[in-house]
Parts: sequence; C-alpha cells; structure tokens
Amino acid sequence: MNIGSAAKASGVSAKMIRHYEGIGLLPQAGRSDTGYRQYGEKDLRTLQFIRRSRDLGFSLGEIQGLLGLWQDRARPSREVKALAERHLEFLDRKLDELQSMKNALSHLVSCCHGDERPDCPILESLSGENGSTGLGGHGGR
Amino acid sequence: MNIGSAAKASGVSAKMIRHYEGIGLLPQAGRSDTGYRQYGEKDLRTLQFIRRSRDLGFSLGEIQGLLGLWQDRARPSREVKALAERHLEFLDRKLDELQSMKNALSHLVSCCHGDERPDCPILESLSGENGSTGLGGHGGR
DNA sequence: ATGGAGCTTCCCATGATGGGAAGGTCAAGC
DNA sequence: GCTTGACCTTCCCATCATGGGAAGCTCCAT
Repeated sequence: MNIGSAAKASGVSAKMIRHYEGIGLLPQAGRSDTGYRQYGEKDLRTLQFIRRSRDLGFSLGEIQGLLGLWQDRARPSREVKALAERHLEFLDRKLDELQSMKNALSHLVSCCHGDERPDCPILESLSGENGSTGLGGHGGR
Repeated sequence: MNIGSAAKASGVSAKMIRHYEGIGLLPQAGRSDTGYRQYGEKDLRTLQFIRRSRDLGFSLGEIQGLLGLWQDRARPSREVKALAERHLEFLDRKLDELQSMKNALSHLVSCCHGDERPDCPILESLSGENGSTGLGGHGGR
C-alpha cells in the first residue's frame, strides 16, 4: 500500500505521515524497489492510533509516550492513566482560559449598541477607560 | 522611555514590541541619538490596547483592525461589534472542540483502573477496539 | 509511447512567542 | 577616567503541527 492509500485509510495526510517518520514518531517505512514507501495493516493501525490521539488533543510528544505504552504489553495502566490525566489538566486550563475570554468579550459585545455611532464600550474597555469588564490587569499568557 | 520600561509598563515584552513594529502593527518608534527606541504616553496606551486585545484572544490581524477602528473617530460601532462577534464565534468553536476532547478523554480516564495491570480502556479506544467512547470517525481539527 | 496521477526530496510559510549571540550604550561607583 | 553591569541594537534560529509548492521520477491505462 502506497502512502496515498495509507493516508486515506488512516485520516492522516501523506505530508504528515512523512513528517512523523522524519521526527521518529513512526519507524522508517519499508520501500518498494523504486523507493515508494510501503504500508501494511500494522502501519495502518499505528496511523489510526495517532490520528485518534490527535483528535483528543495529545501533542506529538505525548503520542510518542502513548505509542510506547501501547507497544509495551507489560505496561502498568497506571502510567497510561497518568499521561491522560496530565493532558486532561491541560485541557481544563485551556478551557478556563477560553471561557474567561468568552465571558469578558461577550459582556462587552452585549454592551455595544452596534450602530452607526462611534462610541463603543468594546474599544473603551480595550483602551483602559474601563469601568469593570472582568478584564483583569496583567496576566495573559 | 526606553523599550524595557515600555515593556514593563504595558505588559508586552520588548521582544514583541520590536516584532509588532516589524510587521507594521505599530508605527516605527522614534529613536534616540544612539538608536534606542523611544516611547511616550501615547505609545504606552497603544501597547496596552494591544495587550488587552491579546488577553481576549484576538489575533494580531484582528488587532490591526481594532487599532484602525480605535484611531478612526468616525467609526461605526457596528464594525467593532461585528469584529468582536466574529471572534466570539471563533472562541465558541474552540470551546466546543476542547470540550468534546475533554468529555471523551475524561470518560476514558474514569474507565481506566490505573494500577499495575496492563489492560487499559484508554489504549483500547485509541487502537480502535472501541466500544463507544464518543470518539467519532474522521473529523479532527 | 504518452499523459496524468502519484510518489520522492527539499525548501519555505504559517502565528505568536522566545532564546541567544555579537556588539554598541548608558549610568553608577571607584 | 575607567570599569562594570544592565540595557539596547540587529540577526538568526527554535518552537508546534501543518500545508504549499517545485523539480524530478514512477506507475498504469490508453
């Protein structure tokens, strides 16, 4: 199976498959006589594993860890769970961050009449003429 | 005022101030005789405007738009609101995406006993031995 | 044999940010 | 006055995951 079919079957683009191989996330693929990468069932399962992990937001580094555990039949599930929990905390932090932005911004939006007149609480808040918008002081990333 | 003080006072790093100038988000800063960038009150207000916008998650492109509207005293607030609403939709999409990840992953985590034994529903789900974890088929980012 | 689809490698771009090197400048203390 | 250390300058490189595109080779069907 060539890289294009593997890409279609796994949902990982050919570009990314090559990249994953380049950074050592995937082993070197076998090659045909003419240098085409060749993929089999086992490779497909690995590619799908990676795609599902990406769908859950795991970084490629974390996926390297997951792949290692997956391939180690003696892994303690404790380790998998720990890795997943760390990622869960990451997701929680991101969610909080986005939710705060959303709260602050949707408040501002609801205060802006949005017509032809120039006065605008959104711009006022951004320029610091701020009454109390929920925008704290420093503290961004 | 040199760039370091402007950075401290605005909450935007010196590195980023130079970068914003480089991409045209900020006008060329005035220079001292010896080539040091000089900043005044007005520049500080602009830098703070940018920082607050970043804190709400606006991209630098969007901030360019916001700055333009801010500096245009004849802007219709309608335009500011539209820009903000577009960003709110973006935040909503991101939130949904993260929330789905969190839901799927926290379900898996709660199913994993996390002890010394190797069997693990997290890995099973990632490898596709999947019963019904909420992980849909293709459809990533 | 020809054409088009698919493969190869290589380089570059994105977006926001930071790290660090090499060298010039400023101000305080001796 | 000279030294020292903090600060500034520009320039290049890295991150993270992904994609675009060029130049050139291969494969298969007509």
